[in-house]
Amino acid sequence: MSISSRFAVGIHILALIDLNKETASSSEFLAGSVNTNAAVIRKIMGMLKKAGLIEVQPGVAGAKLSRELSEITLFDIYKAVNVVEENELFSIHDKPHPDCVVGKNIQSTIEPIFMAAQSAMEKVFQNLTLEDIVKDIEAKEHIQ
Amino acid sequence: MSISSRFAVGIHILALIDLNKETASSSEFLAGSVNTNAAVIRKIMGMLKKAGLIEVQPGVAGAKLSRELSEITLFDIYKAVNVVEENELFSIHDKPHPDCVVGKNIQSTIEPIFMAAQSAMEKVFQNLTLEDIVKDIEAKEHIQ
DNA sequence: AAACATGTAATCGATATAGTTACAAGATAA
DNA sequence: TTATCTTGTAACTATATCGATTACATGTTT
Repeated sequence: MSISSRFAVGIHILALIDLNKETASSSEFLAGSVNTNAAVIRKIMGMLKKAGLIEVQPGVAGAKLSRELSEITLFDIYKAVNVVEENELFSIHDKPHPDCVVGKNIQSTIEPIFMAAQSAMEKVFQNLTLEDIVKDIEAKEHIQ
Repeated sequence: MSISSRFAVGIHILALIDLNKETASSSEFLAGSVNTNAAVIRKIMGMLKKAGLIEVQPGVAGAKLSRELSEITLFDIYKAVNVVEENELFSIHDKPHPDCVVGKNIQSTIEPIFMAAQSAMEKVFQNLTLEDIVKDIEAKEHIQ
């Protein structure tokens, strides 16, 4: 099991749109950097657009960020690309036997724990923004 | 995307083995409570056995816990049933373009963040034991 | 020997991912 | 207007994983 790379690609795309803001970032250009097909990029861009993170126009090359780098958290991207549903990171088996002490109670016992685990994971993304990503990339560039 | 219910089933099985310890818990019996096929249960029991959490013998009905309830964390079960690989909860796209500022650096920038998110999630399970689960189930029983 | 249990392999349907091709519809420049 | 480029989508493919199911070899007990 593994969470879709759409999330990583989404971060990649947004960071590149910003760092390349003097030029138009077409889906073809972005696809070259990500190393995938332009249609894949357009699908992800559609999700980012729907979430209000970028502005794109049919027929017009390029996309631009809707907000400041510091106003876009990784959690915003995470939600936008729809890689994990709300409170459904972990799946629980269906219809355990209701006449069994464990079967009867296991779901309500486990659910809040799974929710807490998912929340702990998501909190990490809530506390990071695209600005952190871009600054880290820029810092690495200056070293070399 | 969703993490396999093997984890939830593993917790269910272990809790039930404990609460039913005066009787032998065969795979057939456990399957009835979980509401699945006995072969599915046997496969998961094999994983729990390999991880040293239970003792089972070919041909002999029933399984018993290898350790005290309080000595088995949910993280032990999580690792045993192999639902998420080490540092691979999130996947990162392969071979981003090395001549691009973002493509060159994105992987090393994102990786530690993804690892931190996964760790935060797993820490929740490290801090809970089967004893917590069993006590919660018993508490629910006493209310009704 | 008969009955019952575990261990495990093979198969199936369902679902998700990532890639690919194709094309309609919008925008722009000559 | 026409040609060209771009986005937005749909359709199809290969691949992978999950959970269920069947089947059977192997071990245990009476």
